[in-house]
Amino acid sequence: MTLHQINPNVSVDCAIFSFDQGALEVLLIERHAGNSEIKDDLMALPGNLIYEDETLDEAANRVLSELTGLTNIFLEQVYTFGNPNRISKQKDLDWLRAIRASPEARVITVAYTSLVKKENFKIQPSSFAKKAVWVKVKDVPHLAFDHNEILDKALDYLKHKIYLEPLGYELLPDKFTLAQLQKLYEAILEDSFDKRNFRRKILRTEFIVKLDEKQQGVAHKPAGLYRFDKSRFHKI
Amino acid sequence: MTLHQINPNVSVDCAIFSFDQGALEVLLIERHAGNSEIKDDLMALPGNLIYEDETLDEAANRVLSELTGLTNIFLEQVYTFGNPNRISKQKDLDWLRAIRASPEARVITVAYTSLVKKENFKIQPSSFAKKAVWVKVKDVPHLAFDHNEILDKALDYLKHKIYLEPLGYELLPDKFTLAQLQKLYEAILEDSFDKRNFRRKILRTEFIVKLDEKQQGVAHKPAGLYRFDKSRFHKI
DNA sequence: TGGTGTTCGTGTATAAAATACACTAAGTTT
DNA sequence: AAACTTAGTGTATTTTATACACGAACACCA
Repeated sequence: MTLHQINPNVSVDCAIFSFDQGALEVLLIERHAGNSEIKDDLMALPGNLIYEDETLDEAANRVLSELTGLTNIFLEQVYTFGNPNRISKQKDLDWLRAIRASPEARVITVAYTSLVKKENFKIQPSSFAKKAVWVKVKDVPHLAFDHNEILDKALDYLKHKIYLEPLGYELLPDKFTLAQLQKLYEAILEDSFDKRNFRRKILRTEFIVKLDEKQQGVAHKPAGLYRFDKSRFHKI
Repeated sequence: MTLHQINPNVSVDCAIFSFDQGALEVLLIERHAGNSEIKDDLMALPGNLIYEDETLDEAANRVLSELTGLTNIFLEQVYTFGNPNRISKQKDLDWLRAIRASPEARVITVAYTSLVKKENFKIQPSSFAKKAVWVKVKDVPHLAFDHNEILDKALDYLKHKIYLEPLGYELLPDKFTLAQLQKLYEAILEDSFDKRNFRRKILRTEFIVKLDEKQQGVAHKPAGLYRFDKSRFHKI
């Protein structure tokens, strides 16, 4: 393991989304300050300072991996937050004093986001993350630093992105029903749609192909299963 | 004049666009290193290190003002560039050694963009900008640092943004013809449109209102003049 | 002053996409 | 076998996109 020099002025934060039971979720960590006595009940987006010898994208991947165990995630940059007062809550200051070499440094943070199928990843918190948990976006509490603002920006980014490409590929299981897909769109866009029109529109893309298979074990008419065919994708 | 502490790790760069004679232009500076003997023929986007006590938005405004004289510009953040090797050309290294206290520092830069009517601003270069000039985007040469990449990203941002709001308001004179507006769209989107369809579509917005006035002094049928009515604007 | 050159301004037909709306079908449970 | 629950489908209407050609208005020049 090589030693890396830390850049005390620049961090990355990751807003990782997943979709479960019709609701959008985001990955948060409960931070803790090593062996110190800091009692800190704030949750946060996984994030940390960058190394001098890595790109921002690399930093985002490394930090996410170190704090949650998630690796090989395709992360996209969302926005950079640089208000000098973005670290001003007493709890945040106390926590930084406990864990950082330059706790008073002014830190600019670059926000990244990604979408994952949570069942494909085992969450393994390490470093200063006491644990990492999936939290429904609707239930996200008051977070550390300016992380609520960062989360909002990442959600805006998502809403925008779903117009450009079908995001379900990243968020749904390999086989899914059109009702699941519709719920995903409704969750991200915070809207609701007519079932017939949604199905017509989504099937027009030819990106979603029907399988010769049905849902099992549901107490009603089973829905047909579909899958994404990436090869048929072309920008909308 | 108060003294400000400089953050050696974070800079801002501004891609300021204007529109003239049917072509999109960008504001570039010819940098020079004070009294030093550095011969440097690279042009660059206006940009510099931030102060510790200002937000990124404030830094972008200050830097733009210091280097070009443009003030009170509404700047929007585009993207953040943080490749550790983004400063690797010999000319860039030489130039930084001549002007910076920590010329070897790894610098992350936050790109900003804006649109201006160039006739409303007098360009007054100062600081290390030898001069500031409008250059047609099609004619932009090889730039300092990774500024060509930054410019490309800003142009992408523009293309995207014109779908969300009618940008002509920022770029055209108060009174303009529909042909001018069409050329603006064509320049930004690098496409061309049917005149009748373009007019129908743009007038459907009710954001653009016809004046009881015509073009003067043209050697052909004079075009009617229009203006933007911001109050009628609603997101598309 | 009449002709030439140039850009302006307009309408219609067709195709594609968006929207609104309600009932039968296929399973499971009791 | 009846009740329950979600799946799956079609049509009519409006809106938007696209393709396409010619007379009108002005300046300029001979």
